[in-house]
Amino acid sequence: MASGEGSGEGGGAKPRTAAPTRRRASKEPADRRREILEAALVVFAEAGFAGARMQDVASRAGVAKGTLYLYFEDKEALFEGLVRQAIDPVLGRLEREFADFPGSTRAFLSVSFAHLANEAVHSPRRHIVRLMLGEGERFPEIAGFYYREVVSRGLGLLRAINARALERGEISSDAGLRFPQLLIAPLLVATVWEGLFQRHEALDVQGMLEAHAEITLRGLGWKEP
Amino acid sequence: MASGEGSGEGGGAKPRTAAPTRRRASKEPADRRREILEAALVVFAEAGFAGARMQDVASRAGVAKGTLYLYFEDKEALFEGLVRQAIDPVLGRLEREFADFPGSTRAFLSVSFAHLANEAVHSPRRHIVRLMLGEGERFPEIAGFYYREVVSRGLGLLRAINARALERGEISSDAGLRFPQLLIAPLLVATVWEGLFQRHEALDVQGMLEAHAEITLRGLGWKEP
Amino acid sequence: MASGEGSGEGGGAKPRTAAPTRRRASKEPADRRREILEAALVVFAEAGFAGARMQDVASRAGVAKGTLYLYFEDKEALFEGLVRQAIDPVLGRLEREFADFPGSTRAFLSVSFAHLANEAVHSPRRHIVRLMLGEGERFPEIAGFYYREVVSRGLGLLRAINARALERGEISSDAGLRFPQLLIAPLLVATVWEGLFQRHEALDVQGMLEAHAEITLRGLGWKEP
Amino acid sequence: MASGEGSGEGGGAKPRTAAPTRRRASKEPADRRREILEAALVVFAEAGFAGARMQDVASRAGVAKGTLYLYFEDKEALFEGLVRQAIDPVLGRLEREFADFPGSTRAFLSVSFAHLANEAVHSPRRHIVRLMLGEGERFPEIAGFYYREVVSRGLGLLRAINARALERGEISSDAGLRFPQLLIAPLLVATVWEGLFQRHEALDVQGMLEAHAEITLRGLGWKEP
DNA sequence: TATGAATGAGGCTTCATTCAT
DNA sequence: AATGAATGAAGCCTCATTCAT
Repeated sequence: MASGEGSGEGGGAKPRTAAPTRRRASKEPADRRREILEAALVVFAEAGFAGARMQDVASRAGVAKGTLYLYFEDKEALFEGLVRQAIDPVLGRLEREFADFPGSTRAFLSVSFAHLANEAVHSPRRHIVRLMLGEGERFPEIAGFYYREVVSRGLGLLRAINARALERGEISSDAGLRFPQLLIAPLLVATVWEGLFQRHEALDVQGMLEAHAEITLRGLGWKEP
Repeated sequence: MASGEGSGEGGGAKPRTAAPTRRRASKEPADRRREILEAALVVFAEAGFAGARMQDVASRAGVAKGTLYLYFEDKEALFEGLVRQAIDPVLGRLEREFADFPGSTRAFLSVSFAHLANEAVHSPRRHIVRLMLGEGERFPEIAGFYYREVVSRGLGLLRAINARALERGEISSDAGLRFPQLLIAPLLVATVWEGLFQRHEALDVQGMLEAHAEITLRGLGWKEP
Repeated sequence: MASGEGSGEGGGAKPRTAAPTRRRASKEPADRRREILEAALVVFAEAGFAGARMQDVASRAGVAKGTLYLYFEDKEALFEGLVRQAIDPVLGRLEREFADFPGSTRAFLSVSFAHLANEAVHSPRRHIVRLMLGEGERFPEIAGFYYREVVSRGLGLLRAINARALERGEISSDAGLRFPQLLIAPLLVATVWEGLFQRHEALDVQGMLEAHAEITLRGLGWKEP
Repeated sequence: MASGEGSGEGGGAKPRTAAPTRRRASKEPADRRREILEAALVVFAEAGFAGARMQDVASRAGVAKGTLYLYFEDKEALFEGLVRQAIDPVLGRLEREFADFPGSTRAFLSVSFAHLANEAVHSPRRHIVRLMLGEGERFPEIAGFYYREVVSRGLGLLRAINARALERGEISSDAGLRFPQLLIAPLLVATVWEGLFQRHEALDVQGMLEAHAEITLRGLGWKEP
């Protein structure tokens, strides 16, 4: 229970002798900012928006509480910054890879899902998804941002995949084109399962996603090109 | 008042304070309890655990703050009571229906998904799912309870459905038996979509679940019996 | 920590089936009142005025919370009643015994101190003294009452004892006449020691009071009559 | 929006609240700590532990409520700090003086009692004694601390005084050696009297302690060396 | 730019008191 | 007369935010 952070009686101990800060390598502001966001990701993910304490973010980032406010207007701006910064990389790469991918749709999906399985279980970004699930409804602006930057782009990519596969005659059903959500739904399950039920029943994410690909491709009328 | 000392003489008397009252139409304790839980569901769903205020729960339930504590030890117990009471009905019905269902697996799934689509979008219980997603990791005990009462039973039912279909020769793949999570994954998406992205892009839940059933059955090697 | 009293979640358990009260032998109101005061003595002594809970007093007295208010205006009146009722007996007896006592002053003191030693350690009234010490300053009215009914009478008795002894030539100093407080001071120590330091160092109250009598009598110039 | 849900759109933003500020002349933490303890002594002495309000301590110390918690874990730690800091000085001085005292035991007692009479009536430390009497039983740890730091040392000093006096042949009885409590008992009375009964009957503390010394020395068989 | 002591609004919880039964 | 569910003021404590250094 004890916050571990607080003063615990001993303020008396001459804080005059302060000053020899831990880190200090004349760091770029941008680095500092990133460190804060990384710390915030962990803390917000662990405790949710309301439950997260600025002090904990600061401690984990190795800065003083006040420093946070030099980089972010307030707690909410920090949350927003958190979501903003953590979403770029994966999708961009997939979009580019898709444009250039020479092989079959099956092969592309196989590669993509392997990527994403890893994201869903190991990447710190997985917390972002859980944060959006838990807090998104209370932050419509951030939810909107997330929709634009991640969801709609992701679904767009999936639609493109389906469209090309249809065009090429690799699949015969347009169900995936109409409901691309069906394709990433299992990833949501995987992301959530880890935190909630892993201790009760382990989930073989890799295996599940392979099964998912298999079922879905066959279900969409896959025909080897 | 004088030197900041206070009363000194007769003031020693009245320590704490009194409390007037307004009475409400008498009601069964069980009703009262249910009202509180209903109010709590709304408030917790809106604000999350840490963000929810007991005062708001009380106001919405039409009782005084203190009354909550006559029915629940503390905020956490209220949250637990919330999850406990809201999970029973649906699953029990499906389990019973499955045991007695005379038609094909396809028909059963069709009926079940219609039920669940409704649950996922319109029932107040849908908030429970979102609460579990957002807060479950911080309440392992409640997550465990939810796993036992809902998740494992639900997956068990799905496994039974798959097993019977295989046995009957309706499907040929055991992928659904091994990863029943794949079958409900779209429901999770539907539940979450409503709160987060509905305003940006409407989702036809009914249509999506039909597409899901179609894809999945075909993908599992469905053969009309 | 758990108050043991509270509702603990379970209000739901049909309190309709209530009614079969524990005690119920059609008791006299005076008895009921006394029971409440006895319970209050214990509870107030244990927790102090502010720390004592009406609920605890009620439980210990075997009545409902509301019943307390049929016998006492409020918490403070209960406290006052407590002090009032618990002080009579001892002093009255000593005063009467003194008037009739045939033996020497030494003998009378010996008997009295034996009485008082018992009071100070075993009687429930000993708590009254501690309550007065701890809370008296905040309840000047009660302190005044206690002064009139106990302190001044007690000191009066001690003065009378000294006066008679001087008159009889049993002692030669009037110090005890001028400061009768000196005679009961050790009793205060004994009363307080029990609760605070007994576990650290046992105190032989009987022995201490005997030593006190011996020293004091000799110190006052005792001469066997 | 719809069915009494609440804000819905932009309201999700501002969760908690902000906080303006007024700054105080900067001060050493140790000073601040001492100020708080001084304020606490007054407030706790007036109201007892349960009755004291942290807000009152803060106001009297000239700081904000929250500041108290920078210096003390919680209310109990503040109480403990209070007792801890207020006990040192007097005893240490007496112990040293005793070791070096050239004169007779009678002379030493005379000096000591004069000191203590002052303490008992005028020093702010007198409140500590009353707090211990009233609340000590509920804080065994603090009572234990008080026993070790004050009571046992004080009694030890008194035993040493008696032992030396016996050895020197100044007194003949070992009663004071066996029950040193008898020697300070009147001080307890003096300390308590002030707060409770002074308004009803003034007590000449100085005179009483002189009488006490006289009686006791004679009672112990004093013989001018 | 960075710090962290200080602030004070606000949350959870307790409990004296009331009053319908 | 007795009950105990209900009330709501008030207390302890937390923590986002500020600002003097």
